[in-house]
Amino acid sequence: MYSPGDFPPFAVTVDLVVLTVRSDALCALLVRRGEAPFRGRWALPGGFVRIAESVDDAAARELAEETGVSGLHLEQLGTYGEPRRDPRMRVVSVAYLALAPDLPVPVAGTDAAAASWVPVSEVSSLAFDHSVILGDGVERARAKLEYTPLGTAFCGREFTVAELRRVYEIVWGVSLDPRNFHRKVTGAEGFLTATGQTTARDGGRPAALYRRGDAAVLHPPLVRG
Amino acid sequence: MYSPGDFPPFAVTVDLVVLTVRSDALCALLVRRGEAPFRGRWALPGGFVRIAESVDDAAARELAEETGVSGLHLEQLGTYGEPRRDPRMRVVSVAYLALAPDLPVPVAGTDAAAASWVPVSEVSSLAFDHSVILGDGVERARAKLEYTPLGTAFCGREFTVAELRRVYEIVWGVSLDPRNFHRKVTGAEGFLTATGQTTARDGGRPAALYRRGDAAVLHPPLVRG
DNA sequence: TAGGGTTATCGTCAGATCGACGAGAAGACC
DNA sequence: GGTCTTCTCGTCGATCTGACGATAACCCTA
Repeated sequence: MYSPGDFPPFAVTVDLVVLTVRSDALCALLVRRGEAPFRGRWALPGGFVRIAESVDDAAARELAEETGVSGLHLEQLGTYGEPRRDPRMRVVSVAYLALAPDLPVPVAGTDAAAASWVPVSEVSSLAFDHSVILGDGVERARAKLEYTPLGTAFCGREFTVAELRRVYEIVWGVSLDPRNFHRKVTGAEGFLTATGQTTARDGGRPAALYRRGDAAVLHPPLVRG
Repeated sequence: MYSPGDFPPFAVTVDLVVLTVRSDALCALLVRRGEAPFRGRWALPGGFVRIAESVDDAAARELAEETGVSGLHLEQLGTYGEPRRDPRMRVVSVAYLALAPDLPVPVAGTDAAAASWVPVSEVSSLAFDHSVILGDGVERARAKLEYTPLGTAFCGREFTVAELRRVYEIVWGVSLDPRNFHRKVTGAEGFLTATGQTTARDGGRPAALYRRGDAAVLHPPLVRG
């Protein structure tokens, strides 16, 4: 037993939940399928893992192919392996979560008909079990904002406290007190590093610019609601 | 493209990190391998996913086969898919974490030479990448105790606050103040439900018996150290 | 039966933290 | 200059935390 050729053959794919915040909404990167099954339906970007690459590398490769950007935060979300999730064959898919700043319009991938950012509140019935995966990804992202500094992944390299607060408000769907948010965010060890610069925004007083700090977890965590 | 027969074939397995607390140590369920490669080395229990079962079902099946117990808490830990992690063929393994009460000595599995509980502090160099997986599992378990009521999964159906505290102390490797622990644990909404009964233990005052509550997350969370 | 040992449970108290909100700072615009 | 906007710093009471005293309820021994 337990020798090559003596095991059930599976196809292994990666699926990507790529989230960003743009125009006051949490958006996911979706592609429109050009092939059967689910032809014409929205789906998560993804593809087969190659025989000589690691699963993590496959996710990074697909992400770069779909967004044209590399170096984004990318973490494993979970693995989905129901027997009938793909009607053609037995596929096990490893899902990844990526948080991106407001990127330019995604490049139309090589094999995907069209790619675009869709507000997650308007997404309905994706191909395969991708609706479930997307839901899990959004939930994970919401939880991550509480106890990690990953909200900064939605912002550019330099950002203001108000921009970061806007990210939290949109992802969590709540409104936060600007003064308390400012106090907690600047008080959490290693969350932000000041650049010394300020923005000249229209309207009010210029805001200080920050970069992401080097902390991996937040002490104390930010709380929702 | 994208048709059966036109994709790289993978073997898909599940690996189990089964943890328990016994004799003042956090222990993992390990099996000694009876076949090459890594013959004679300790490894995590696990096995191939069958072609007609879901990955989650495969994990539950293997867990029942190895421990003789079903109904334990079982959650996906992560997927490990480096190309060379198995020297014979391309294997992608989905790891699961299970938290168990102090079970009787595990049954020697059908295909594993021997199975036993090993304190995680004494584990060294498991087969394949199982040391990494075990480390991830222990870290996940430690984090889960903070914000979920899953510490109760290490206890029996009814338990005292002191028994639960002992679990936390052993898993986290710290010592906790009994009075503050009691206050926080009984104060957290839905963590514990009193049975009204008490134990007749040797020594001190009898302790109240509790069962696991119905909360999924802890408010407020318990903090380490 | 009294006293000591042990463990469980409740209280107290100072310091830290949180949410709600006032107030000043620093710009744009009229 | 006056007014608007947004950013940033402070204040205050309620709440929570950790350290630790005190009491309760058992067992054991003399």
